[in-house]
Amino acid sequence: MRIKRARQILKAFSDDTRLRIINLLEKEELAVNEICRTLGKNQSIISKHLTRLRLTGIVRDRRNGIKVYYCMVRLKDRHSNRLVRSIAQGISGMETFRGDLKKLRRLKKKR
Amino acid sequence: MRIKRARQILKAFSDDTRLRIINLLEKEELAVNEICRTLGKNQSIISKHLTRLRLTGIVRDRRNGIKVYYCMVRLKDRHSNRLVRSIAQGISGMETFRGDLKKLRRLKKKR
DNA sequence: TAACTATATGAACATATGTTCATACGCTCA
DNA sequence: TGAGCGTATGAACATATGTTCATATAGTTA
Repeated sequence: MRIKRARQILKAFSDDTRLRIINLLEKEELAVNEICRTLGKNQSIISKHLTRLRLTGIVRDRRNGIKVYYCMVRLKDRHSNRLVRSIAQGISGMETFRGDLKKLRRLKKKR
Repeated sequence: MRIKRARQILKAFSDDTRLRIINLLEKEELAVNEICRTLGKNQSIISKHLTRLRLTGIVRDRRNGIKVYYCMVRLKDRHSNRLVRSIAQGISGMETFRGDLKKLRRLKKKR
């Protein structure tokens, strides 16, 4: 891993919204739509953050009919993967993130 | 740990120069001066990055006569500390960082 | 005191980033 | 085909960030 790559990955995590998105995707694959509702943010900004995460290689997308689903990617480079994994672990267990997961479960039950 | 704190810590690491500074300070306490020479950057920018790291609580400074020495801080909050530790570990072993350590050793021998 | 070394900081600038609004695009179904 | 839903993206904007240059501050020594 080059230093540029490390910085790129760390920057990808350096934002509240992206951290919360990653927290959700750590659990399961989700449609853009579901992420918007869970975080209470408009579709535009969620989509842009997802695009950035995708370009950084942290998530990937999959279109299914009208919806686009995003999920975490297991990075090929061992160091990069370890970095991502340790950050994801490092932030888990924080209040905000547990709250988001709760809300996601509630929304899923409703439909 | 609050989400704001997590973002703050991650942002502190999201820069090449700061990553390289932290890599050096992981090994030992250093004067601003030594960091400048090792990284080949001017004093102003190194000082500013150090100030930022200090305000984030990741490093602390100690004045000894004319010089100011910086070193890593063990964060009190368990989650924060784990996050910092795992990032520091995650980036260790990268080429650029090993090169910096080599150069530091060379500079130290010279005096 | 003055001269010197080491460090911090203000001003200015270019660039990056996060956000909103509006709109384009892609797919499905009637 | 057209209507409607879900998603992506361009334009515009305010703010944050990284950098350089010049200067201020602080300690040391002659």
